[in-house]
Amino acid sequence: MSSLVSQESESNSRSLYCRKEKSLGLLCSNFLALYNHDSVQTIGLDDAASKLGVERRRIYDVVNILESIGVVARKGKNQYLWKGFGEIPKALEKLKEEALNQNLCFSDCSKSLRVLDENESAESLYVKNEGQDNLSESSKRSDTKREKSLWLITQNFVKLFLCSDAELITLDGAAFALLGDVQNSTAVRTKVRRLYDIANVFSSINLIEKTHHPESRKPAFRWLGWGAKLHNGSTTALELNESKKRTFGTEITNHGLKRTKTNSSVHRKLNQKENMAMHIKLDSVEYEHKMEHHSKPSSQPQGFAFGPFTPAAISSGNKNGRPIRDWESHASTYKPQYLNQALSDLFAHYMEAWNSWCAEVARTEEIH
DNA sequence: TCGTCCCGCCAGCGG
DNA sequence: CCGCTGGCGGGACGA
Repeated sequence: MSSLVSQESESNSRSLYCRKEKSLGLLCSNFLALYNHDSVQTIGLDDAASKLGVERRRIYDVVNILESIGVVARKGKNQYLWKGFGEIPKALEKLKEEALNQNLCFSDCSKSLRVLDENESAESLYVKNEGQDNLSESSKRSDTKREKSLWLITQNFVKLFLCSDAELITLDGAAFALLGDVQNSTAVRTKVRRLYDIANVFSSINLIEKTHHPESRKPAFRWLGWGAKLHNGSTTALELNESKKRTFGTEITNHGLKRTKTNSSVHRKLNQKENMAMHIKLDSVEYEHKMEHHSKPSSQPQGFAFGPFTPAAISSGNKNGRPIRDWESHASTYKPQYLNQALSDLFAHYMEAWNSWCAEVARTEEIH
C-alpha cells in the first residue's frame, strides 16, 4: 500500500477536491468564455486542455456536444473551428427538419405538461425510424460505434425535445426513447450516464433547464431553446450564458486535486458483453456530419447582441471598460413582468447566477 | 442511501 | 507503431 496516497500533503490545504468545480458544465462555460470571441477562428484541443487545466479527454466531451449544435466544427486533427452561438438556430432547425423526415413519432401528441419518463416511453413514446432498412453505402459493422457516439446521442436528445410534446423529459425517459426498448438495463444506465453529460453542457448553455416534475418529484429537463427573438427585453439563453462564470482568468487549472480514489489498484473488468440488440437507429446517418459546408454567413456573424453580459467583460478583464456595477444595480432592480412560469423560473435562476457571479468577482478582486 | 457524473482505461482508427 | 479519439462504466461525491 501507500503507493499513491494523497500526495497533496498539507502544502495546499485550502484547495480540497470539489466535484462541482470539475463538472462538464462548468468546463463548458469556461471553454466558451475562452473561445467565444469574434477573433477566435480555430481551437486547438491541446491549447484548450492546457488553458482550461483539464485532460484532453474532457475537451472531447465538450467539443463533441457543442459540435452537435453547430457551435464548433471539426476542422481536422486536433483542430476545431469556432462557429459561434449564431449557428445554433440553424442547427436546431436542421435537426428538427431531420427529425420530421425521419418520421420520429412520439405516438402521443396531446397535453403539454407531460413527462416523458420510462413508463410511457417504453412503449408509446419510443422513437422509431421509418427508413431504417437500407443504409446502403455504409453497411459497416462498425456503425454501432457511430450510433453510440456522443455526437449522435446529443442530436437525438435534442430531437426528442424538438419533436416531443412532452414539456419535461426525464433522462431515463430519454434513454429509453433513444434505445427503443428496454431489454438491457446496462445499456440504459450507460445511456443515462451520457445524457447526464449532455444535459450538463446544455444547462450551462441554457438550452435546457433542470427542474422537478410537479407530482412525481422526479428530476426532469425542460427545453428552453435558443430564443431566436432577440427583442430587447426578452430573456433568451444568450443573455444567460455568461452569468455563472466562476473564477476564470485568474487561474483555472484543475490539475492535481484528483478525487481520492479508494485505493486504485487496477482492476478493469474487460466486460466485453456485446449485448446490444435492437437498435432503433434514430438517425440513419446519411448526414455525413463531417464537414458540412456550413456556409458561414459572414466573417463573424453572430447577429445577436448579448444581454447585459458580454463575454468580453467577463473573461479577459473587461476590455470594454463598461463598469459592472451599473449592470449589477440594474439587474437587481429590474423586475420583469413575466407571467409565464417558465420565464419567471428562468429569471430566478438568472438572478441567482448573477448574484453568485458578482460575489465571485468581488472575492477575486479583493485578492488583487 | 442513491442520484449524479468525474475520471481515466483502453479499443479503434488513421497516418 | 504511435498519437488522436472517444466509448464506457467503476465508483467517488454530495444532497
